[in-house]
Amino acid sequence: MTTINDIARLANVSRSTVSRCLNNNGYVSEEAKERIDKVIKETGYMPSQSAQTLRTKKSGVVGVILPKISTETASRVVSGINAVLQNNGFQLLLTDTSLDPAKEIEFIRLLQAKHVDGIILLATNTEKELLQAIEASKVPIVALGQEIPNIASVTYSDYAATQDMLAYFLEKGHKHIGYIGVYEEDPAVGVIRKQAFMDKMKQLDLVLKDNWVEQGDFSIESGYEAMKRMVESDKSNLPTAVFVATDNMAIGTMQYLKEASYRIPADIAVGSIGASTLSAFVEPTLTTVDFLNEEAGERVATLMLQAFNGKKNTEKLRHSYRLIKRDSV
Amino acid sequence: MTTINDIARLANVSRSTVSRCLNNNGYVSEEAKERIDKVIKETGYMPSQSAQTLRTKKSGVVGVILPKISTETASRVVSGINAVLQNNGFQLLLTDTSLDPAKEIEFIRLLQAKHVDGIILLATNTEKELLQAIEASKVPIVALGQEIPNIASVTYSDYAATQDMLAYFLEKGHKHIGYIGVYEEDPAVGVIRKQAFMDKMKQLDLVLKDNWVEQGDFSIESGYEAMKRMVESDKSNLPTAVFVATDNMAIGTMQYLKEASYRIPADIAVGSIGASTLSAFVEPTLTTVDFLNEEAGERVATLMLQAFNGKKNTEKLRHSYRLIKRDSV
DNA sequence: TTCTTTTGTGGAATCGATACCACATTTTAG
DNA sequence: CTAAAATGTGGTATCGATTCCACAAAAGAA
Repeated sequence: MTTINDIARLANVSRSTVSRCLNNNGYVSEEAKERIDKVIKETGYMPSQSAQTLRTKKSGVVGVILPKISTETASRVVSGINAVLQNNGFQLLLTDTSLDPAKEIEFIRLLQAKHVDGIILLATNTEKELLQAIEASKVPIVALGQEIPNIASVTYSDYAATQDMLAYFLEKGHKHIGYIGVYEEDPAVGVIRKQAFMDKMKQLDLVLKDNWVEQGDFSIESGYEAMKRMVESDKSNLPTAVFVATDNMAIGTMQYLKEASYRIPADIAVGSIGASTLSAFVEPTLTTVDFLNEEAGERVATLMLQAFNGKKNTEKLRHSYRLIKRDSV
Repeated sequence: MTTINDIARLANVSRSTVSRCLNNNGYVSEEAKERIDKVIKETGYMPSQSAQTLRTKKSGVVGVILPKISTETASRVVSGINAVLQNNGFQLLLTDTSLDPAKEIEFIRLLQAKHVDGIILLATNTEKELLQAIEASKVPIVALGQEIPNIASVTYSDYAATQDMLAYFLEKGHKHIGYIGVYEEDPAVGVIRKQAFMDKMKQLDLVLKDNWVEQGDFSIESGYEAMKRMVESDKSNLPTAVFVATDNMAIGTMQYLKEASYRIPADIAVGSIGASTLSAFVEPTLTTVDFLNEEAGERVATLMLQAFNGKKNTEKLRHSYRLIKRDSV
């Protein structure tokens, strides 16, 4: 590997001059500059990032902590983040926690040892240990999807979107509405969406039978099973619509309903959140909410850049959304 | 940030001893070890990766060059790669070329400046400049999806899979078969799949009208347009089946056919390659080939690990596949 | 007992960059 | 015409680790 010393020697200047030329700060004469540029071109020299990082404490790398790397949401978000950061000369270091909260903490520390300039966290919980690890971090951390005390974040409009969907159900004449959600360790998806649902139901004074509320684990199968449990618990007394917390579970829900010969939406309508590609192609097409993940990714990335520019902020941005009305409601 | 010097001072030993203890090589007494471990635990010290990298030339990071970060294939592959490498203590540095061949080359050089230990390349072409950049690389490079001279790779079974699909068409009684492919800069998808198709057609002595061959650009829309062109060019003389090079284009193809009131597969059957999630949910469900991307990712990652262990190999692995017979044929 | 060998430790060089400082030379100002 | 400011360059310390070498003390062998 050619180093800055080789360049200095070949161009007949000191290492300092090469460095000044590279970073164009300080004075460098035209002749020197030309000689150096020529040598650099010839040798294909690129400065060693690790040496630069060691010296300057800047690596040009941003760490991203994802709950699961191979989901549509993750890849959209990453794409948005990458679009912004790559343009600003940053690379992404991806880590996948496989939904293991302990790993979130581990990675926060590991990424710091790697001297990332910042961390973008797609958290799935807000446990105390996590908050401590964040607090202790030497590099800026921004969050996407969950609101976390003292740090800047972009969050989705879980509350508003859920209520909008309910309003839309009502508009379509539904008064008996069921709910399929996820576990409550996940504040955004598990807690807020459910809260929004419950609040709205109470506000509208609608009945909600106990067996109209079910829970899954994000997977298509779990949506299938949840709906099955709901139907089998009391066939004579079913809701005319079901709000499902995620697209995938909604697709499972629809699978079961079709198998059990319920017509969608005539017998039971289904609405959810996610706007997965799939949602546009299932039969019937799924009414859902687009959280504009890619845009949201761009937005956290922008927040990250702002943090780099010294702006100490703990801004909490709520990202917009779009209700996509299709055939399932 | 606490450094190795702080640890040395607090534990009352020299920096060398701490280092030896950390890497457990050389002699360290039990007492010293205990004191050091205690101090490390208390301070939460982690060695600076950039200093280590600078000194040892090993970064624990593997670069991945992707044509496009937010595709289902990419995320499956990355997930497979990550599963293997993360377990072996490596992190992934992702780059997205946005299908720009110049960026592939740029990233190969950039990643080296970042001192990645190796590069996994999902190439979209095999142009001379790219091969030169690979040749010039100081770190091991392995490829996925394209066969590249002198380097180890995992490639998909494009040829065999295409011919298998044709055989299946025949089995179902189709003799008039059309083809929708992509541009030929892409050796794997553009050239080999087409070659396999043409070879088999010739071998079976089947007629192939000029207007039965069309081209798209991987997108759903381009599949729609390609099929439209085929149909409109000569409605009275259409194939009874179409092989489409990718799932997405096949889905576009089916969209057009349905709009134009052709029944699938009764009037025209459709088969493709990709096994996207979508393919299982469209109406009718799409007959396709599963290239087992995640497994393939694990496999290149393993190849990468072997390269780290000094095994100089240029093995060319062909990954297996599965024909998924569904309703569109 | 004396001579090797093993065990344990610290000093110093090194990796490849940056940045501060000192110094020389040129340019500009008063 | 001299003082001050601007320009250009090299020397050297430094970032935080690893690693080789020298050396001392303890253990084992002769």
